[in-house]
Amino acid sequence: MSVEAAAPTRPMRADARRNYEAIVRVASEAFAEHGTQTSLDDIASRAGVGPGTLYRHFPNRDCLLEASLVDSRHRLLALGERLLDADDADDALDEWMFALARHAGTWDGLADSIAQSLNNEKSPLGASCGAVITATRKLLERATALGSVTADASARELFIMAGSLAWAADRAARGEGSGTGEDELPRLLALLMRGLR
Amino acid sequence: MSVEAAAPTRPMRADARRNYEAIVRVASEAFAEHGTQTSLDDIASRAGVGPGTLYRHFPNRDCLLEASLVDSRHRLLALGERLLDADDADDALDEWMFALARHAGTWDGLADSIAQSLNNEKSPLGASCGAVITATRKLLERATALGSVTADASARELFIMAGSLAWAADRAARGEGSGTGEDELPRLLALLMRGLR
DNA sequence: ACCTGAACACCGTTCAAGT
DNA sequence: ACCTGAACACCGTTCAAGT
Repeated sequence: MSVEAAAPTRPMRADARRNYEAIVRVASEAFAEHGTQTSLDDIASRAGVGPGTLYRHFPNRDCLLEASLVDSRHRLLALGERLLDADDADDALDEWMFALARHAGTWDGLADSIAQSLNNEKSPLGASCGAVITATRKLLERATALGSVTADASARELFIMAGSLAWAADRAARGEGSGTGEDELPRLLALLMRGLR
Repeated sequence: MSVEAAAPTRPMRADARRNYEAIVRVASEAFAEHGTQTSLDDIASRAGVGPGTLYRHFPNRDCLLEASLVDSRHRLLALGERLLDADDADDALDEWMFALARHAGTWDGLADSIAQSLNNEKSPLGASCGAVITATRKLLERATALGSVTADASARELFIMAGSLAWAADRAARGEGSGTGEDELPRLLALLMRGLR
């Protein structure tokens, strides 16, 4: 199917693998702490490697984001599989959209990074979203077949809207009053799903 | 009302005013071309001033964004006044939300800059949003009194959601297929308003 | 009072030199 | 094959020196 030959990827050298994993681990912490725009230089030094090593493994920021998200996306897709077997297709779609928004809201700025990457042919982050959008389409079609979802919206739009809601909930939650901002994602999502039906 | 004494702002020196205006004019072009994260250094040189002059007039990026938006916001608020006199409070709210989203979508990244500034006490951009949120509240209350808007959402949330939709429409429009991405804002907004009712 | 531009700290990215 | 860290270009921000 693919044009490029399947690279006979030999196992990584032990020190290379050690560095790779250290970088991903540190990156996840840094993204969680300072958002997706945190300094790559800083990640490299915190991982105990030179900037060149980071760039050798991850040619750009999107590659590092992608690598740091594989586990989370794997869990997300597994949930999608399970939801396809759920009795209530409506509830399943709700739950999926919620999980999708949570995924996009993992780190500050992630929803933006993902949405930007969607239009970028070169980005591995954007490419990896394909499977997630496909899962969204299946769940959407099941709910549409039930007749409860009437508004026409594509799976790609739902995917973007999930990110948009994560974005909005994050912004709405901060500095609301004196207290800690509450989680508004469920309410905003309910608003959207009401509009779909 | 305000604690700080009203500064007896004397008129600007002619050359200072000339520079101020040149910077704002160039900034608007640059923001339109490269988004709100464009280089301030570049704006300064394009305006024919040193970086120090730009920072003297606009201590940070938000100040420059704010100055570049005053005209647009003035027009927006004028529309808000007119809509308060409209016959149909529902239509008025729709039209307001559309204008709000368009405003937030003026430049790439503006919705994000605005939302970030909302939680930042120091930002003049965030401060200036107060009047817009107040206008949103009045229009929302009018529509709520009519009984058509049932979901409870605060004016602040609607303000953020307008930005969120501008964000989503912008991301959804790009690179959709081969053709030029179409404007999805009206549809996404209709979805939200349906959910509110 | 205002402007200028050198200067500083920082960041992304590359690459020649090492092992 | 992989790593290192110096090096480059760039950007935001400050400030001493000018007018």
